[in-house]
Amino acid sequence: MAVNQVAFPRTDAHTLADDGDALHFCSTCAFSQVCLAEGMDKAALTDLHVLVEHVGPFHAGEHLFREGDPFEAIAAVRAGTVKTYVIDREGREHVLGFHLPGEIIGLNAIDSEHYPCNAVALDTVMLCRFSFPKIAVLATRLPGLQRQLFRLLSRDIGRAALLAGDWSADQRMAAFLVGLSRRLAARGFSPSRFQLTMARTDIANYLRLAPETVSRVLRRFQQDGLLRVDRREVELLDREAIAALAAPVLRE
Amino acid sequence: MAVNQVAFPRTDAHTLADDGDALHFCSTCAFSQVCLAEGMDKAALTDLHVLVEHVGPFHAGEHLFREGDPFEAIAAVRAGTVKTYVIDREGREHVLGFHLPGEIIGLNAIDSEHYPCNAVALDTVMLCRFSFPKIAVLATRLPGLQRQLFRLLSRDIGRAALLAGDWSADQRMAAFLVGLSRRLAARGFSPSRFQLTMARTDIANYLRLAPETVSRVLRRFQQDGLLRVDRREVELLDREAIAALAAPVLRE
DNA sequence: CGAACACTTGACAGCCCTCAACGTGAGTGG
DNA sequence: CCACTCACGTTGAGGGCTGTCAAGTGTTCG
Repeated sequence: MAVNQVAFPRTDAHTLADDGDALHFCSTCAFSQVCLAEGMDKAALTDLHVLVEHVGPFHAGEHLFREGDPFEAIAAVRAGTVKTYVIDREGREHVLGFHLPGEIIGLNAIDSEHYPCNAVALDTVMLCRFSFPKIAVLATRLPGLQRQLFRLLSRDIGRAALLAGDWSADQRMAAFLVGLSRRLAARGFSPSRFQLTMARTDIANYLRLAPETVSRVLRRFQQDGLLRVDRREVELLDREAIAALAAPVLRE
Repeated sequence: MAVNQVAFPRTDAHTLADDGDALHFCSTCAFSQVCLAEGMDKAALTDLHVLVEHVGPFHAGEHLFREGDPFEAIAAVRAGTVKTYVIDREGREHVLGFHLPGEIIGLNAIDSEHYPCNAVALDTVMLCRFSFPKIAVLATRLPGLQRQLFRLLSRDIGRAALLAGDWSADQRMAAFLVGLSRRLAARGFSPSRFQLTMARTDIANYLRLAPETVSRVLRRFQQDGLLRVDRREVELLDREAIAALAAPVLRE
């Protein structure tokens, strides 16, 4: 692998934020807000930490779970990128989402008790796994935890509805880039320069476009000076303009 | 000119399932499963019933809440149909969903503490309202209730992802009709003959199609003998064929 | 009865998908 | 070190689905 060192000095950084330990959560984890809740019972908080099971590493292409597997745990991405997807009967792949460090996977499995999709590592992935039955029990004692779980679930409902609109290819791509940029920035990485961990085909299947369209839109964005793209490396040159394109999609 | 009464005897029935009382939930309500949980604490169950606030009726066109309103309660539809939607900055309406009796609205508001969308009654609507802070507290004492809330939230994530695919107009319309048919059937109404409570424009905005396309697809379905449609009245003649069209969308 | 609205129908165009070919880089084996 | 292979990505040509525009019909309501 060790390539691209010239144009873009490789930063494994953007695949791993700060790391937690036995007593502290990773600060970027979606669960970290639980720790900030006031009046948190020390003993209960320890219980939550004990519940965490660090798993991995998974290597690129390895599956974390597959559609139909019995659901037992949700997981926070600690490092790397996870792609969730389904395959329809015609063999077409539909990408449901990309999950960066600090984000939660498995929330859509709670209802059916089986994972409704596949999850695959796009690069080297580390997870913090939480047994769902156990965390649910704990949530009855920790209102702050229950509240956080409700919020995480509620947030995903709205997120899923965003890309459902009938937006143009340009708008979709812009929204994708802006979303990625912001999520990376929220975790301490550069919002203007980052590496795409997913293939063009993955982006296309996520945005419901043809791979060729993804290619063409990126080329046009580059011609218009909005960004610079070299293989998987992206530098956003005019975030204002890109955000303006994405605005209607993101409801801003 | 009171017409159509002949071809389709009017049934207000499909807007109201069985009605609950102070001690029993409506059997079709999404919360009814809570009652079936084993080992349910009688006193706690009563607490849940006390928490219910019957509100309404709302008349067609009346808003239940608007985008930005402070979020305080989720609600189960007891009678009628509710449309949730947002207006983008260009003035275009995006319909997020239609909610039939027994279904829950407001779950996507938990995260932001403000309703992220508008909700309007399409006909005469009755609601069972549950204060969210109160029901969350109660859920810490009723594991079955907490579990049901988690499941309802999780289910909506998957539901939102369904129509996000790049399906044809025929597939979208078929999936819409099949979904409506099944949801009505689950509540005791005819799965093959029902009344559309929403305008063509609403269906179009929900399916991300032009109203003209909705019209054309319905006409073609009728020509092909799949269904019979007369204004807002629909009779599904070949549910097999329609379901086959909808299958890839519904992942079957 | 008139007006507003919902819905339908037709003509046309545009966006994006499909199909096809080519270019490029990474890994492999000689 | 080089040729080969394969996956990924890019680029071009053409066509189909569906949106847009426009006009017409039917219904409801004042």
